[in-house]
Amino acid sequence: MAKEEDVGSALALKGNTTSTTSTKTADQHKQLDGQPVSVSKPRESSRRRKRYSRNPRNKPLLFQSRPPRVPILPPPPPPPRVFNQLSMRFLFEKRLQKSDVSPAGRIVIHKKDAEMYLPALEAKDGFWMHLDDMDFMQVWSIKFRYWPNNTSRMYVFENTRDFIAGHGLAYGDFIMVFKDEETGSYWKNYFARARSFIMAVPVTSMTLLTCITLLLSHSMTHHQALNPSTLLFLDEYLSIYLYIYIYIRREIKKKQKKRRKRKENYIHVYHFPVLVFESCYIYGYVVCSFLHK
DNA sequence: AATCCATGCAGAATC
DNA sequence: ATTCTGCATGGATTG
Repeated sequence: MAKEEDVGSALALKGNTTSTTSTKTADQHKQLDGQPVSVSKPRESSRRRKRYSRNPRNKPLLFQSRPPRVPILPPPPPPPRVFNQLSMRFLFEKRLQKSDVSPAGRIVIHKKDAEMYLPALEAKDGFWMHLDDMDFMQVWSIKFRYWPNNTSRMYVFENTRDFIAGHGLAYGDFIMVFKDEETGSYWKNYFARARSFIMAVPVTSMTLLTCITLLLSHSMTHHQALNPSTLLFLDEYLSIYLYIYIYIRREIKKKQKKRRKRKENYIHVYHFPVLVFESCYIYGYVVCSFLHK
């Protein structure tokens, strides 16, 4: 088993959820890069493209003036709302890349997530969303739009600078989007939450074992299927839950894929290993409806 | 091979 | 000169 760290170090993190997000040291970023926590393997940000001038053959033969710029002027947001945590449904998360936290103030949303969980866009200009912050009494006005890209689309959140700065987010942190299943409809019931990657760093076998024990014994999980939202709300006590959730999800997805190939019936309880570090596994179980979003 | 997406880049707008 | 905006590019990933 890997070296074990006391649970107290993880617990100590919870008090720092706001203060630690604003500044990150070089060492913290170094740790971040070495962690296997991200849902999918992040692209190497170090790759550089050769500088070159654009191919003049791409330019139109006739002069075409660009359409006039449309300034980003968000409509006034509604006041922050009190929301019921239990009716929140986790939609998707994005691990922030360097370009996502750059001064450009836009976050690329993965196409699959955008098309599955956000309203369909008729026009590329999209529309303004008012995302209630789940941790602060704040509403963020973010424009959800797309850019034509070859024959496809690239979805982006624009005007995210305040959100990024407000949460002190940096490369490797996460933005999560939720939807309130009970109230409102269309774009009026989306919520956002930011999480700093720094929370995930000190996860060790003992802290993770404690977390899973707590999770499985938690009153909410006795009668309901474990679902991501539940985990995310528990994370107010221990922010490591989010990352357990990521591990669990990865593991289950892998198994589902294998089962589909073998055309087996859907199984209702999984036993799965949660990979902590290379040499350390912890076992737990989860009900399959966990994945039903 | 096709698609995705991180980010580079040019031109327009603004300071 | 700097910032903003929309799109293009090409390495990484997926089928």
